[in-house]
Amino acid sequence: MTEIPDTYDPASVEEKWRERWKEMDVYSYEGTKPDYVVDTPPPYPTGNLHIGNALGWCYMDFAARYHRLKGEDVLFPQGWDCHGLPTEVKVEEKEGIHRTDVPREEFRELCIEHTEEQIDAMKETMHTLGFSQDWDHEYKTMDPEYWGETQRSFVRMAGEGYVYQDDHPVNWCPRCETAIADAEVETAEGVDGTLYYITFPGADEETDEIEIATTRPELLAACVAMAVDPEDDRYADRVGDTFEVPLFGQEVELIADEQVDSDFGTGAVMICTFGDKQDVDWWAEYDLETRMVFTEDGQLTDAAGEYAGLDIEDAKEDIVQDLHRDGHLNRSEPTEQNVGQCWRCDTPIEILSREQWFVEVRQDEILETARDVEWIPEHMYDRLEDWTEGMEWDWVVSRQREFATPIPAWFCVDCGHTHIAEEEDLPVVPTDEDPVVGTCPECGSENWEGETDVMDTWMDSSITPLWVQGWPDAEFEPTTLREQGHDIIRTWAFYTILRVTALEEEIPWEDALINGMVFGEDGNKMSKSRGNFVQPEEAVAEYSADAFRQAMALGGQPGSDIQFQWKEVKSASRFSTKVWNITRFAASHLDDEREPLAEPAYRDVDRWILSRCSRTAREVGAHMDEYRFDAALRELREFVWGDLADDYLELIKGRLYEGRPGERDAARQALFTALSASLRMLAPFAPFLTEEAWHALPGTDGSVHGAEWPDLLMADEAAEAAGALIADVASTIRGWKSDEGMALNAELSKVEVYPEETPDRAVDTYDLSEAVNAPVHVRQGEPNVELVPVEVEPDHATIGPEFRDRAGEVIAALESMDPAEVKSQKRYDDGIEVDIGGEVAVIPGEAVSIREEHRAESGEEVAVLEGERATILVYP
RNA sequence: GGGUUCGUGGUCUAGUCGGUUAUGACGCGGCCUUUACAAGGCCGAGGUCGGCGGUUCGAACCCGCCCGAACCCA
Repeated sequence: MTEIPDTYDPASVEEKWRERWKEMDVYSYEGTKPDYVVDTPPPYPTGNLHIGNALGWCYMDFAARYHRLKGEDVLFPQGWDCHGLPTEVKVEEKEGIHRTDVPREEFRELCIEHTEEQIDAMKETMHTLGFSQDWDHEYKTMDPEYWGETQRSFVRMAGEGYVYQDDHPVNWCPRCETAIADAEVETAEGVDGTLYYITFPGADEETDEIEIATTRPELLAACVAMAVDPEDDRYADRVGDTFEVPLFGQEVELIADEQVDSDFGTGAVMICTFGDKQDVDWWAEYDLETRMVFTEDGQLTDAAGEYAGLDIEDAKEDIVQDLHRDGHLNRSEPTEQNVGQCWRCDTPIEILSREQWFVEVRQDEILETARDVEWIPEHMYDRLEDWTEGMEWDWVVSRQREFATPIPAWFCVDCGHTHIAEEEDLPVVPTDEDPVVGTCPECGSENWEGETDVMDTWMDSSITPLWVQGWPDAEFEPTTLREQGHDIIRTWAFYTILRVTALEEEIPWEDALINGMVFGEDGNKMSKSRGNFVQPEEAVAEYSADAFRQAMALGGQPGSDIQFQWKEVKSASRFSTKVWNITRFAASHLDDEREPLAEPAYRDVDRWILSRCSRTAREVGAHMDEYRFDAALRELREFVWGDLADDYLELIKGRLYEGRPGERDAARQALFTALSASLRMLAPFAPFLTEEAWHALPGTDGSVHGAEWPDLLMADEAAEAAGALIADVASTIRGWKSDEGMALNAELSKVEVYPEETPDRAVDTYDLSEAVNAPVHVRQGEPNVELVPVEVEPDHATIGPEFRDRAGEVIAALESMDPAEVKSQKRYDDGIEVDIGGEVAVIPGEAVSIREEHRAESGEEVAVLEGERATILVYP
């Protein structure tokens, strides 16, 4: 009755809806108090939304769309975490400048311009994939309205005593020329290096020389002590001796500390300012001298004497040569070492001491909050706990860069007083303007120097839950969902929990859904060099966005790593075709004028599909509530493909084509109800297809994405049993006809059905009869054909607990008995006698079932089929 | 070195309050134009549930050890 295109063309359909949705504004949130708030992690604008991002956004989109269908007010904003080093580096490359070549403000403008371009590219991919963010709630951390709030959070935390300045050693990237946090240091394993054995002469005549091993001779100038393990017999009587550092001449003392690994090198090590964190600990513990030998850009300082001004690597070479020349270098050997590197540029980090701003890490407070968050999967909490408990240093939040939120502070040139901005004066750029306070409260001077340091980008991105909830004007309420990868638990999740706890004493989100990584088809991490790299757009072009989304959902349960599989995308696109064809069929039997019937004359199969449908809606909903998108979609697919398409559609064709009006209309109504419910349930996964189908289906209204999650109260157990029986018989006969080489609509003279379980009421065979094209009779009892007991099937669950350790023998004995004999004994109430090793055990009849096969008498014109739920006699 | 997760037909994957025949998809082989759909339908082959040991009447599932993989940390 209603004609719609007979093929589904995803490319044009998806393009059409992308445009229309923009106009329709279906996803914008306009209420005052949302029920479901996504704290979308703002991505760094790299310009490329990769497949790993896409997985996370799919999860968020499934959840957002599902909750909208449930009638909740959903706020799904999109932010961008703009500040940071990579952009600065990119702009320097692009413009052929160093950031100090142009005024600060100009450089910042160039960065903003570049970032906007990158954001546009990523947004494009988001639109392509059909994500339903509310673009009215877009934000960028580089906008003053946003970074002003970052400054506010800083000011408030300073007021609460979380923020302090200190001259503490920090991780330093000599290439980026900035301090970085622990979380930004990555350890490269098994890096080839050289271990040098160097002799330190005694400081005086009486003291013998000592040999140490080090991979970093360039740090000799920074050497302030030496250490051995107190248990090490080799050095037992030498602790306290003083030695002279070769080439540099300073005198250092040998101390004993159990942290020394006596198996490494000679068992004696040098302590420098600073080779690694261990040196920092010793330096603090033994109150050692400070000899900084590296500059902020990775050269040696004047403290390194004649080597001053050399790069670290060059200095190392020269020093090794000179040690050799002077006879201090005994030998060297290749070694493998772990090297801390800057996570952005892979440059080996150094540890430098320079005045920095820190935020206190209060571990107990953080973990207390973290425990109140629902982690999905649960074990992801452990990651956060491990990281938090392992924190040794506070969070260094100052960076010596430019494209970032300025630290709102000034220093009084005359007395050194530090002044932090007042909240009402934000946002503020201290390098451009003096503080509103005017004169220094300590000394009255008007001579201010603005802080040039800026904030760690995590300071911006760790207040997103506050931002999306309208902080600070609105009272803060935790957001509902944070979705992110497990690789950034130690950063994003950690910092956000720290900050929201400090600022609001609240959990940032109720649920933290953690996604796994997406691997290539070969099971390895995706990389361009491996050739297993897939862009989401490629999958969209080859199949469709809907198919890609479904593949992401089915790849595995959220939390586990998933492997990108083209075959999953392909199979999803087949399902899309299936759904389209079902819709096309339904549309051809429905029209817009159809009035819903108040009391439809439903047959059993109608009641069956409606009952199955309401059960499916309940179960799929439960999976969605638990973020089990894989299970939800799988269950839904089975219903749509198996029950609705394969069975129900086939069963009602008779009524739809040739039924009397009342019966036909009941089938139409049930078909519409089940299909429209299916489309709505599928909408979160395949938004384009379902929207197109929804509009093609007569009797629907508006957008499927503005519709409601099906809440059918049509559970009907008797109908489900009857329907299951009917579907089983229909499908068994369909299979048999196929085997026999018969046309599926071939006429049969008669079909007799003998159900295994007697139905509660008469089974309605009308549709079945149409589907198999034969008169169908449901009989009770046993069919009038030979019934041969072929196997004894003991019920382990009954016999096990009853006979305990004799169960094995009982089961073995039963299985070896003549099935006919067991069957005859089973007729009587006093059980079955089983001979087990001379003893006789009596088995209750219900603990054993007999598998029997029906066999047609030879020469008889009847086929006996065993379905799942019935024995079927077919008279051709 | 420590921690977490994982190991199920050729490939990917579901399943474990312990119970009869282990799920689905893709791939493979065969058959079939049937009025939604050949981008389909039907049928079939293919599994020591990583290995060993333990608990139990009974283990893919619980426990221990081992092997292997991934990730996080040192």
